Amino acid sequence: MGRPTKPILSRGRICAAALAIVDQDGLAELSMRRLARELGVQVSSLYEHVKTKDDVLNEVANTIMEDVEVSGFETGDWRHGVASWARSYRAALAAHPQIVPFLAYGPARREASLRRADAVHGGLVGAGWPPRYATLIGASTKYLVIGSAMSSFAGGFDDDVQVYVERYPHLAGAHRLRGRAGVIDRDSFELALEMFLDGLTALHARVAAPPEPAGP
Amino acid sequence: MGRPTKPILSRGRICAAALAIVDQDGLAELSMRRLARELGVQVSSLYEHVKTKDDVLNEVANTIMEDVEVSGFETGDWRHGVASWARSYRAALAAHPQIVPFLAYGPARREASLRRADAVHGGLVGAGWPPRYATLIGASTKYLVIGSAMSSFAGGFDDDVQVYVERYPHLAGAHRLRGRAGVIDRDSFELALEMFLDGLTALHARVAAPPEPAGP
DNA sequence: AACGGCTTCCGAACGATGTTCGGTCACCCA
DNA sequence: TGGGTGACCGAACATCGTTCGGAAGCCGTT
Repeated sequence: MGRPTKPILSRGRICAAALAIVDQDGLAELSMRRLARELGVQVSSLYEHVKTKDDVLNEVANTIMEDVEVSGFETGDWRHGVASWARSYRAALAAHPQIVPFLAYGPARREASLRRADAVHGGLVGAGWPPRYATLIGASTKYLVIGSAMSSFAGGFDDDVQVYVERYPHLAGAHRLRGRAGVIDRDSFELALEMFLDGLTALHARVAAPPEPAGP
Repeated sequence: MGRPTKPILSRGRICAAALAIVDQDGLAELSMRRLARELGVQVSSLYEHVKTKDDVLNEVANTIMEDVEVSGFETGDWRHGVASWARSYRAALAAHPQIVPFLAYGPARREASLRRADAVHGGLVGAGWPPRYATLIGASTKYLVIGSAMSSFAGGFDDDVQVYVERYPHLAGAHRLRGRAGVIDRDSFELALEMFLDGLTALHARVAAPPEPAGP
């Protein structure tokens, strides 16, 4: 068949199609052959634009991370900065829950993530947190977000809930909330974040450096 | 070759070997063929004792979860109960970091996890927490543990750190702590847990039911 | 205007994976 | 003593990610 008059593929189109498949049918359903079929093309053609399957997934991951906001450190105090970072981080993952298991493999290595980690660290230090605390707070917040995205209630319980309800009395009430799993997810995350920040606020008063004086 | 005089395989031996492989060489290195080779046996023989590869991994996961302790609710107040649960949960995962990505796929569905979720929920309600808060606190704590286990297992930063150090000034100090990554992980988790519990303690005073009166 | 090289897609193949199926033979109970 | 069940083997299947040689449209050069 040879070269087509107008290019069919591009790195962007491939990654977009990959994300669509993952969003719709899950990470396990993404294969290079499926991807090619979806794009009306043969498998080997993909490798002209993309190095490996992992390459595709990494690009998709980076794209998703672009939506994470760290600008809150400029428009408010450190608490507002952390909170808005955490919420937009979680929102970005929640928008594509199926890819989270892949994301979690090495988020720190990703370019976009690193840029944000730097901003967070800087924002915290600027607010008087000792550098070591800044590191810990950044990591802790990430734990919350990743943990929330990974073990979200929504994926936890599936259809055959009845079995458990009978066997574990204390959980019966909790299970009745199924279907509203998304709400529990959000509320749990919010509770964890607020309690964490409450605790940090008290700690900040004890360990933070005094604000920089105005002039020399 | 036919039937051997003494059985070579058993479900237990297979799962133990699987865990050994995963611990030593990672989740990606676990294949049925490798597993068979390690046990001095042919691949198809495994399927006499085990339904699928996922079956093996699930059994391994359950085994690991057995080490999680929820007895803290009987030996102390709710705060002690949550803290000791969270710590033993994290310790169990940290003992086998390579399997965490698999674990995180559906921990709530697992038998052992459910039994513990029930105990935690009961312990919290018994301490006066409204049932809904008990659910949220259980989920939040799990977020912390899973998130901590996930993003620490990933190794976060790897060898070619130099690149990032130059590019992201605020992270330079944080990177110098590499090699002590394990310490940062533990400290971050402890900080998050303590701050979270501090926040909850204040909340408990506002929303908890009064303790049950002694007699009628 | 003809040609040569680069780009882009195709077809077939490779090795590895999870799983299945029919065969073989030792053990144990009748 | 014989037959059935249990435990291992060998070969095969479909699927996966990836590679490689070939075909053919496009563009710049001569």
